[in-house]
Amino acid sequence: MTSDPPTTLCCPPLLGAPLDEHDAVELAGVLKALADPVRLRLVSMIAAAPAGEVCACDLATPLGRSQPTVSHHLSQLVAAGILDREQRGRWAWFRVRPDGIAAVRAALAPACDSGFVESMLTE
Amino acid sequence: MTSDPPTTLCCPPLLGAPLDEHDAVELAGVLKALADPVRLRLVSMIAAAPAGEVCACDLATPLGRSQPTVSHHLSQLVAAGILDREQRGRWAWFRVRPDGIAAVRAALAPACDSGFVESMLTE
DNA sequence: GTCACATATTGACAGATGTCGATACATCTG
DNA sequence: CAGATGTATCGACATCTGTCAATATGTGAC
Repeated sequence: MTSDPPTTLCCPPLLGAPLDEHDAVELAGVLKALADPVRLRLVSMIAAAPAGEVCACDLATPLGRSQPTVSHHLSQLVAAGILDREQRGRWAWFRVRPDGIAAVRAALAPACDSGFVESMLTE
Repeated sequence: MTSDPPTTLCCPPLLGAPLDEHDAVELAGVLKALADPVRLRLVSMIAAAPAGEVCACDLATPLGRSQPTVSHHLSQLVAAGILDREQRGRWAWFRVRPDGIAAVRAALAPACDSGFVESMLTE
């Protein structure tokens, strides 16, 4: 579960048509990954970093959490397709996956503007 | 907790600047309210309804959950500012709050397009 | 190979969460 | 008023989740 292959992200339309059980579980999974203060701060710290990427070694201290805890949260974000992980020597670097958050926003879109996801991905 | 006054919604920018603890907790709260399959289906069912509103009495059966469970989830969605509740006689009607989901989308926006929230609220 | 160090995994635990049956509350009807 | 009915609350329970200390794994340096 920790190292799921970065699956293609789901984006069932939340508004406009009733979600079936399967789509609801899928979307809830991604939202669950975001619905934690520590993970939100991780994402925002990485997104705001100068080069768009951060070494895991720089994350635990400013968050005030233990190294295993941060590692655990990072794994969840990667599994949910929100972060990308790259091993460089003994350091692990993380960056925000461009299509990750966009897919969530698309799922939460006001019903009619589908197709804007592609524009997001090709930006 | 069940009947919080529909608070003004938060929308700290997730990308672009590191969230502080407070903003992260606030945003995580709204996301948590959405991060459940049953609640997502509730929102989508209400949003997709012909008149944009649904009686609570029509929700339990199609979801396959008990009446108390559905009532509990509806309360959470109202408390999070995602749904509006209106009592009509002995029936409770729910509709999706227009600024609710929009605020979440705004918080997840690609950093630079703030200010579009107002256009959403004044629509 | 051996050591140092960055990260992941394990085990354990407290607290939160989803669920339902039973029950209380509120509102309409007669 | 009493009865019926829609909804909320309560109590209980199993499961999930966030957390850390301890330990394992992996990687570069010597």
